[in-house]
Amino acid sequence: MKKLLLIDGHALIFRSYYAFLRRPMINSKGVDTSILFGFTKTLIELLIKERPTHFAVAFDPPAKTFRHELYPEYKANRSETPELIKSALEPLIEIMEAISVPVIMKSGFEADDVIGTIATKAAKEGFTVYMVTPDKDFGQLVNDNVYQYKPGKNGLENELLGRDEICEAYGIENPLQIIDILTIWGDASDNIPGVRGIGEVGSKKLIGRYKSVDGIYKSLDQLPQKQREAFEQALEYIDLSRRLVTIDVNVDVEWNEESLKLETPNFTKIKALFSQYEFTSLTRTLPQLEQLFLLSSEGKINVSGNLITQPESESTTFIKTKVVPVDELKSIVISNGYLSVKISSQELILCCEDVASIVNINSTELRNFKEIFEQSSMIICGYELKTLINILEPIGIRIKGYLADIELMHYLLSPERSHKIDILAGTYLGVELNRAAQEVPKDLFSNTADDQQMVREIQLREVSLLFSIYKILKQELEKEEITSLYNDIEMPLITVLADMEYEGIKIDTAMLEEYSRQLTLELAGIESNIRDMANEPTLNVSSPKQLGVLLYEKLKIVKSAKRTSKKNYSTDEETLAELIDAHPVVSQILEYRNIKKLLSTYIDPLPSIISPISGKIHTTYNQSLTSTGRLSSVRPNLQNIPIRTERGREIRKAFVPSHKGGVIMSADYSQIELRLMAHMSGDELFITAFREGRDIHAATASKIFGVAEDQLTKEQRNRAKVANFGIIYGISAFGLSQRLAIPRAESKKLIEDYFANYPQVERYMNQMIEKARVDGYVTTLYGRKRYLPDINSKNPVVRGLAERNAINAPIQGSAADIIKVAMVRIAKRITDSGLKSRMVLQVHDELVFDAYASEAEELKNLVKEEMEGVIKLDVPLTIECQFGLNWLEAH
DNA sequence: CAGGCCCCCC
DNA sequence: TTTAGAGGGGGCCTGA
Repeated sequence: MKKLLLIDGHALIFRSYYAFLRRPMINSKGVDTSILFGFTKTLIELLIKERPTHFAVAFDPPAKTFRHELYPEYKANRSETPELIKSALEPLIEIMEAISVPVIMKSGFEADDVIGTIATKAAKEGFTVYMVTPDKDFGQLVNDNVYQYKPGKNGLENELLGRDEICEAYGIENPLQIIDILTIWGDASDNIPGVRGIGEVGSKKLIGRYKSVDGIYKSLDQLPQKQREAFEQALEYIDLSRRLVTIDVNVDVEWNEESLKLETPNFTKIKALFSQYEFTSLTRTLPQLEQLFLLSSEGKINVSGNLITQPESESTTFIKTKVVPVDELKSIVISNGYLSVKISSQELILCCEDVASIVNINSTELRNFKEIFEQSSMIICGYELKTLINILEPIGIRIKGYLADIELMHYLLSPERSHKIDILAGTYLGVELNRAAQEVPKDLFSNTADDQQMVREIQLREVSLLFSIYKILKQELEKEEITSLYNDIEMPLITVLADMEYEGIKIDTAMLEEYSRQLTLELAGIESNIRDMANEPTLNVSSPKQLGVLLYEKLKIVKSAKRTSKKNYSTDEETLAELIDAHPVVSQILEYRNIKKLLSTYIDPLPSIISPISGKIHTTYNQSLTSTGRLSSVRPNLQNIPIRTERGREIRKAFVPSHKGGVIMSADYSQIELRLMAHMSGDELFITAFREGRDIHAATASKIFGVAEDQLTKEQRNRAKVANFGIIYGISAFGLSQRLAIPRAESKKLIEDYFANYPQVERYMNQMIEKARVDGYVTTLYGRKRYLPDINSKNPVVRGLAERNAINAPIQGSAADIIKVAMVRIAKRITDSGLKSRMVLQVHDELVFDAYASEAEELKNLVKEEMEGVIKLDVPLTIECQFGLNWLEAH
């Protein structure tokens, strides 16, 4: 069967552009590859899925003004094509050439006309035609062999639309009526000033009623006045608009079946390009594509055991790392002064220069390296060294050497990019490590000797590169003047965090189990209530999808339902809270959600994650993840244990001292981010308020509302508080009005009054944005950088986000720096003074200690001294410190 | 298994 | 493309 796949290139480019608008893909070279990736992914997926015999992609001609040339009366000034889209075109064509896809670009014709013509001709020749185009274009192709892919958010959904489906979707009888709908709604409506407001739904309704645009004009007197006026005004443009949206299926393109035939792609070239753009996930799909062509191209690609044995041009030759006995390695390590380490499941691969040893984690051999790890001049080079520390500590090895953690170093250089070894090897050494990885069969656990050998070689290759990468990163840190950020803060923190993870925190299991029983009962009651009210005995209350259908379709509790970004019904707390009076089931749903969250996220998982060895919970901190410099915590996340609500707060009672008679101590910075804002902006009023130890939100309220502090209402103080936080996050009138549930104008006034009283704050915010524009990044007090490439984006949404980041990152990041310094110093003081109390948790501005009562005073003084004394600011840094028998009491 | 959604923290 | 619109995180659940 002959199968033709046709793509409207510009439509697909735009779809890829929008799909990645919020989370663009930036590769390690800082290039935005969103469009390239989205486009290429769709191409490959379609090839694999549909296995077309023929294929073509059409693009509009490059000139952006071509429409004006084609249609003299065309006046619309469409928004300019984003730079990103323009710059994507050339590399795209290169990729398509590698895949051997014919590209058609015909001067004087739009891509959809070209495609429409080819589709029509192909259908006549007995082809089945699948098309990727905007759906509105397609009803016009009146042929049963033509199908269109239904566009999804991130690509193409499985559904294929034929003629009938299109009619159904538009509620029309004849697909040609689409032209009429588009005439008053589609892109061309840019050109019809009067009708723009009617929109797609309006045009569907009108066409449904009057059958055609002509029908509407014949019945103008039946229309409401506004619409009638719009149509009268639009009359002179209607003809042009119709021509613009009509697909011309008689374009003068040559129909040559042979030229559209799909050739064997140049896989070597594709791989090189994918590697260049860092499309690792796409590379993994290539073997499937190769299989497809294997059938038709004899012997060209030889697949055996999934490995491609076709010779590749090897750009870099490797010195093979030799595996040697540990003693041999040791002497080389000692004479070179460094040791590279790779941690894999149960073993360490230790390496220096061109030799390596493989040591089981539980073996005595590892202990042989004690003297090396504990030599203070030794450089220990590797990845995720915190894991290494956690392996070595239990067997009595304490690293004293220099920790050259490549992941962490690169994080400081570029917090938002990937720190994966293959990417770094490519960026800094020009070595294509991942090519080797591609050659590994998918199933890494397959047991053939060959596979194991291959895996081993990749690991050896990797570990042998670590030290070279380190040397480059070291220079880079020096160049960026953040060596001290690494040496004095992040590096010592590795050990501190490892110790905190290893120490863990004790959990009162019995208390949690009792609480679980109680809440589970309560939950079951609420669940059956909801099911009764809904009259749906099998309703899954945890399914937002089912809830949406229930609330908005069955109970119809509101006229127009709010939707999520994926166009589903929204059932989030905020939405439901507004509907609480609409139906009694709503409050029950909220109650259900509340309890379910506590049970499934905290209460039930916590006991199960207790280590059988220590009887405690050991979280894992990620030190190289957030873009601002904060830590994050996983398995479990101990940085989001509830505190605000009464029911949630109970959970904190389960966090208890690890020994009898002990206490939990919690120390948290008071208003650290606002203090930093005061300091960094240098705003005198702000600084004075903090120096005088005033209630900062009340002080703010007093200023912006012009009321004495003791005359303030609660509401006024709260508004000031929300405004203060808004300032830190990079405020917008819209956001503030939402937060405070006040009209936009009022929030705008609030912001104006705010800046009138704190002019330096406003100046600071503008300075940060300006710095980001000029330098491309902003920095914290300790020099940590955040790059903001989107700061000059033409897309106002994207740019706005970058601007808010420019304001927030220095503040949030400086706060993160400060507490990190405090942690390093506190850990040292605790060790030096021989205290038995331990620092166990960090929650961004709070430190939690598992303390001995006898040490409480000393610990408190020490912690206070270090936390408050980290840095001298124009405002005092103060902490609040409390003790308790559990974390709740201590807070 | 990933993506969508939701909600907990600072 | 037609929503969301204050910063930074993580985890559960559904539905394929």
